[in-house]
Amino acid sequence: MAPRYPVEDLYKHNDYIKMVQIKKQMSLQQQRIFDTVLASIQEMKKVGLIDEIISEGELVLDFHIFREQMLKGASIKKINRSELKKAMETMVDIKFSYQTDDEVGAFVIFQKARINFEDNKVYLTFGKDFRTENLLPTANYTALSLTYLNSFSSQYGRLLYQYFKMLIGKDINKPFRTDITLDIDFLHKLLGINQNEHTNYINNNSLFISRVINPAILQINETTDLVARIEPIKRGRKISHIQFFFPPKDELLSKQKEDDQPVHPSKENLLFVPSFSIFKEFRDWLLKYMIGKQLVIGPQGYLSHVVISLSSKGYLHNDTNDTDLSPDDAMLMWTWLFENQERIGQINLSEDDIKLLNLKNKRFMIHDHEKDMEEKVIIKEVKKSEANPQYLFVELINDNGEIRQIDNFFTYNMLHNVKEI
DNA sequence: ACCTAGCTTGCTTGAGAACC
DNA sequence: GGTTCTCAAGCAAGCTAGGT
Repeated sequence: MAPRYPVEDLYKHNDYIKMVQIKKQMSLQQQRIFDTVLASIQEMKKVGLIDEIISEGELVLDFHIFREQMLKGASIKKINRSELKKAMETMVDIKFSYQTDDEVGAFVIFQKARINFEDNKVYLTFGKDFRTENLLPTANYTALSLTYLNSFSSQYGRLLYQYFKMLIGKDINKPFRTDITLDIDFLHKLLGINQNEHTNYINNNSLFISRVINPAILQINETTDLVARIEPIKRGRKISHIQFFFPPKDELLSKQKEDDQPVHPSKENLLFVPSFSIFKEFRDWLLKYMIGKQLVIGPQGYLSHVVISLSSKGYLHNDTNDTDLSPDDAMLMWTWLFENQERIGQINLSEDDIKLLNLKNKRFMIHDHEKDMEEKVIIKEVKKSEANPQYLFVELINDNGEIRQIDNFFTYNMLHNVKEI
């Protein structure tokens, strides 16, 4: 039996270089949209939609996933129709030209690209000559990180970063490797440098390093999760190899550890929001100071990861599905925001925190044993009981303004399931 | 000690991205 | 839609250190 890993490793590199040859001919925008396609494929694989991807030379992507990937790390926060149209145009503009001893030529990669808003799918028809296996195996191994990729302005930075990520593998906490020594010839191939187009870089290794490698490393350090550096290795007076080091940034690793635990907002992190008793003043204040900012996460009636922001036009905006709230929903949301002013600006709440906070201001009937009668109460305060985190500490207020504190009795489910009146 | 391949630096230009 | 900015790349003169 043939040794498995070295062979795969070789394919991996060969495929990568093939891919680079293609990418190198693209403009930055084309690279971005092409990577979006790859990232969408990966994401669909991750969520188990892979079987539907390819049919008869056509790639079918989920539009929501595609749009989500497009937005990752991009400066824009919202994608409108004209941008989607531009993306489709960019896609069919991607060409690959080649040159052999016998001939020169060019072909398109995508012959047709369209988004159907009825079935929410992106249909990409491959050009006749494009071999999809050049594209699709990549989805298996290259852990694309569009968040960082889209912030690159340098094409060499993009390419080198993707190569590092390929070597690191899926889990940045358990990198497969974080250094490698490459000879200059291989680097030329890796970055798509060739004799015809880049005579200077082929003939002058130092120029190649100072104009290609160094700026790329600089940008990787500036924008990504890696801290990269190089060590040129000389043979005689000529630089023959470059040693690369690319461990993950420390703060990223420690941040990852923190992420495992629920995040509790600290006072320092919260922005100051004065409290208002008049709705109009409240609304005016938000419109004056919070335009374009995130307002709340997981408000009542929404999933706990949904972030509501205030758009530049002053509309309430659901960042998760990227739509403005309908007038009816917006009305409800404004009311809710007014009643829950302390939630504004608290974006780093954990799911647990949100669930508890969303119980606040809930009205329900409670049976008063002393008076032996049903009474209407509103939840004013709710937090985990200090004695026993399974239970809650709850502060209730009735119509007469009487406050009652109940500790160690209610559970989250009890309060959640009780019928609102 | 001298020569020169390879390194370094500065200036320039065009393309295309970003900005207003 | 026009202007400004940035990136990639060319050209060339001067320098340096490894080779002879």
